Amino acid sequence: MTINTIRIYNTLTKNKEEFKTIEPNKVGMYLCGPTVYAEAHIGHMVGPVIFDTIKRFLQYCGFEVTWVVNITDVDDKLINRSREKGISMFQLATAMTADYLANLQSLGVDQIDHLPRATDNMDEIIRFVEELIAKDFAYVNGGDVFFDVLKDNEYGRLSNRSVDSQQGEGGDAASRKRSPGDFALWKSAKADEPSWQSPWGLGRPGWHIECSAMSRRILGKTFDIHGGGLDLVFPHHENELAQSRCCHGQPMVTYWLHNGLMQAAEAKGKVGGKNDREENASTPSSTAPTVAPASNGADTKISRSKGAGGLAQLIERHTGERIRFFLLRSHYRSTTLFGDEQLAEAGASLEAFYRLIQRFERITGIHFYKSSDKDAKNLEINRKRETFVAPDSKNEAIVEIVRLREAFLSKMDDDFNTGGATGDLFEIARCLNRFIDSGKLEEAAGRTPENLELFAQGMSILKEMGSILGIFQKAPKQSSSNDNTTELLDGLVKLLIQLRADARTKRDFATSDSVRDGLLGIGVALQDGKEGTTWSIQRNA
RNA sequence: GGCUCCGUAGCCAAGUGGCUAAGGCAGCGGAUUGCAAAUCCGCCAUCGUGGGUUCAACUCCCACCGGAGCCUCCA
Repeated sequence: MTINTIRIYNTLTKNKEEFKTIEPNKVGMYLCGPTVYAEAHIGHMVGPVIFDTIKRFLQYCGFEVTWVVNITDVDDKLINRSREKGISMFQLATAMTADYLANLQSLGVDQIDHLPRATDNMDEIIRFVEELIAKDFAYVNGGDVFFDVLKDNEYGRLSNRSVDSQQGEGGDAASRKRSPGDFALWKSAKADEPSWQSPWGLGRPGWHIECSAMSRRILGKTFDIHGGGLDLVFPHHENELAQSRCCHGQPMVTYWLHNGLMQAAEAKGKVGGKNDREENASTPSSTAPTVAPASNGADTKISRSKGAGGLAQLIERHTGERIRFFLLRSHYRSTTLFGDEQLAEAGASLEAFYRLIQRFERITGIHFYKSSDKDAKNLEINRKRETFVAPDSKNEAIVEIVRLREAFLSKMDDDFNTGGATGDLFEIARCLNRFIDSGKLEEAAGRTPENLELFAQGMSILKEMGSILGIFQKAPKQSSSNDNTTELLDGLVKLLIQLRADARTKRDFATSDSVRDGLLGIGVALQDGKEGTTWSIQRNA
């Protein structure tokens, strides 16, 4: 047995590197979270989903992981947006943070350990700026503090650009800078802007400093993994890196990870991109947004214009798990086209797993998902990579599943190749269906204790792999309504199934088919099996 | 203009200097079924174009074509 090596693509070196932690078996990772000035769109979910998966995988491999996602709750956009809406910046931030967190929950992102807000860390931020001034990497001009990029001879390495090519941010701040590439660490407050007291007067932090300050507070001066969207490489991460390295005289991060950006399938062009205005102007109503904008009139302004708005609606139409699976189907570093069609396709493929799981529960009586019933038998899984014991079986399907498990894991080892790994998941499912069919487990005669045991072992591996990807954790919702109506629905459908069965015994296929077709027409699919008929809701859009 | 990345079947998508180029969706043929659905079996790709390097390239290099991103609002 060889010890697996995890390899990670590092933006800083532009290479895949062997993963080595700073402290043995401990991993600190930081993901740049949202500026909470508008509702989240699907693009905001890429980083959280891949980092959530990375954390699950690293834990599975035996690491102890601390994951931090920051919430930027003070910034120009927040100030402007809250004025438009006539509410306080705090109110806006609170509402949008709640939206963000609800979306994360729907997508099964539940591994975050710390969610620090910029406004809760003012002392730490101010201290950080003071340190940079004391070390002469920053200078004060009026009430503003700027970072002096010329003092940092490594500036530009992450994004591969030279200091003298910097345009610099425009506006009235430009005149107070020493060189155009300098960026604000602290901005003096204009009248009636939210502000905090500082050694330089009333003001607020610049965009990049909060991440340096908060990551240091929670993860230390140097930590293992830092991530965000590809669009954050410059200027955000370049500046963050400069601040922290200059302040501490040691590297900020070992591995820099950047995810690719989402692209709306129909309204081509980056979601929430800076080209929104010009593209909207040049392409009138012909490019309908892929995703309907928020229907709530008051909130319409908040949602982004191009297929980006209404993640909540997207989740309602497609389920969070489907969106998560869609995101994991391709490599996190690639640009991904998304739209209802793409999500529906991901959903269609996911259905096969749900059907297999239903089959399993029906045949074995074991709950695949955790059951609330205390006396129920739940499917147990192996939770740590090194504790896996391959079933001692000559059975072809089981041998193959064990091989596929290895294939799955080695894809994850290679820069978290979730897209490749999902392929193995499908193959595992096929092996299991084949096992059911060839062993005739749909009939009582095939349900020998050995067969049931092997079946459970195979399913356990499927669940184990699913838990790494953060899928198949909960039973998919059959209906969005509450449990009462779900029970009622189940009763009604079963009644119809019984009527149809009676008709079939009488070989009255006209009646039986009309029951089945009628149900299908309203989204209820019937499946005839050896031991009666089952039903499921067609989730496809 | 500077700096990146990408181009694999109808569509989505992994991957590799040489062995059958994963997997999914759709489609087609078969098994199964009263008929379906589901499931299983089978079929469905010379890897953008043109050069070069090499015993050997889809994989490396160059050019071109096409697409995407960054160059101080972006996840």
